[in-house]
Amino acid sequence: MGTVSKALGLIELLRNSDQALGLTELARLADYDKATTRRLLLELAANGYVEQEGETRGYALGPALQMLGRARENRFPLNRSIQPVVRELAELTGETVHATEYCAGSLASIFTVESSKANRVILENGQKLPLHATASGFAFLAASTDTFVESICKKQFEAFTATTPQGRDTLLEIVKQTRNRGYSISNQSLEDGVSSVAAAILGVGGKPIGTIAVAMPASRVTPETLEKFGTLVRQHAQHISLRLFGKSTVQPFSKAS
Amino acid sequence: MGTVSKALGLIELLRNSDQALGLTELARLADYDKATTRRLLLELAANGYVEQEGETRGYALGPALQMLGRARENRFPLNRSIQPVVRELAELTGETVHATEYCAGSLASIFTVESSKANRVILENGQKLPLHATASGFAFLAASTDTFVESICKKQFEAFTATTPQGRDTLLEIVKQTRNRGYSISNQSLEDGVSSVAAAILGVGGKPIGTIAVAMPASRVTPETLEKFGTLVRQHAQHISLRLFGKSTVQPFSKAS
DNA sequence: TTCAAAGTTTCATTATATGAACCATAGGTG
DNA sequence: CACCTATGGTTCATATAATGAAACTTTGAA
Repeated sequence: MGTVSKALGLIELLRNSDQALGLTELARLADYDKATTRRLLLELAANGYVEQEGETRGYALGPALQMLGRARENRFPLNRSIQPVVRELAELTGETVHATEYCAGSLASIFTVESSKANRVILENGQKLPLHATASGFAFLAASTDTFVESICKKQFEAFTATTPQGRDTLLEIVKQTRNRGYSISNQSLEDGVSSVAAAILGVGGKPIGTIAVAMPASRVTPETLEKFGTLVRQHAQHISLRLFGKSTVQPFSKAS
Repeated sequence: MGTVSKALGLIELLRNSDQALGLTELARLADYDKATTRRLLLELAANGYVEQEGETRGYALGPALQMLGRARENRFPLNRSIQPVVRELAELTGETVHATEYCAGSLASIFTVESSKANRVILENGQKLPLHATASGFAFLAASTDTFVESICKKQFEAFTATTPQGRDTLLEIVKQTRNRGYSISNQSLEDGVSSVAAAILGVGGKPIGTIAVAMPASRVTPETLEKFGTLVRQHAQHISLRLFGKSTVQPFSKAS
């Protein structure tokens, strides 16, 4: 593994921790040597990617990340485009609605509006959603090239529940159905008791960049709500794609690969 | 230089560019070999820190940066705490007000409210402000330890205008005056025609983490406005420090119950 | 004061990054 | 259309930078 990825692995550990981590602990978690860990941290700190708390000497995410995040948002205003649409969809459905963005092999939740119902689905921002086990994942794959779908099929199908798709054929069938339907359906494939519908957000050239999804307790699901919410989520995803990239976006699911 | 810093240098180049950059151009700008540049970019891309545009093959900042920026903001809600205060200060002064955060050796502008006057100071977000040549820098140094101030004195005093402080003694005198006064004053030390007053935002243990500053055309400056705005900027900076860290500005906050 | 755990430094060893030269492809030009 | 050039991408012997075991220092709790 390259040195750069090792360093970025430390950042990932810090991201997943809710407090500053000490050198020894970080080295243990990452399974690097203490000296190596320290050198990497110092180099990251010199660039502002991590910072060391004065008192505890623990390391935490640094200010440079906020700057860079802002810079990216300026050039690629995902949040600004997505938020109003997600809110509207949450209004219309009364369920928890969230947006995800593709990042390094999985979908990461970037914005959520929770349902106001007492029995609701709760999601944490930044959470990683596997492509093979969520409505968002299905929708993303359905909007991807066959080559990409195949590359995912070659990976491990971690089983989260009894209904998590297992194996290439199952997943391909789901992708096919999703393409026909125009939106994806997940029946408790990641977590028991949670069902979702989702649709992909398309970027330049029709390439998917993320998704929006409606998640609800399985107890409230009926074929009618699935179809109603599915249609809504598809329309809203399309709306975001247009807002983001204007007319340059190709229509959903028109694949010339 | 370490490999990690080289990779992060590429990210910095992408941050300063308003469009995607090609491999060759990036290699030229960074002065690395093409093969090296490519390997670094691929590794960064695998982690989502940069992404390659499908069409032009150019590289741009990646989605991981937004995730990480959000993660940092969650744990360290600088923006949320600062923005209302900066807005209020802009109201009160009628001038351009901005906040900076210390990041890897200099202060970076993170939030700005522009004056509504026709003749106003304009700042770009993310812009780096040198510690030795801005009101923000003076305020930050004044709130820092003498050790830190000395370490800055050892560096190059790049001259931006005729009044940019030159040499250790000049800077130390400014720091001393700033400490007595409670806020800093810059008289066109970075750019001709622009004067500023600033005060530091303090974090845990009284350690400065950034500043807020009021910037105005030198033509509007009088001793009275300087004193009025200086007092205001000091009070508002203090207010942010309290909002951020409550009473525990002297104590570590990570162990909070 | 003592002890254990965490942080820090060192340096011989090893693995990894490097870059000159190469190939492949695309777009522009006479 | 053939040619040229600029760019992205690849290879591999070499040089350089990363590694980690061990020694040392600091910290903080008992």
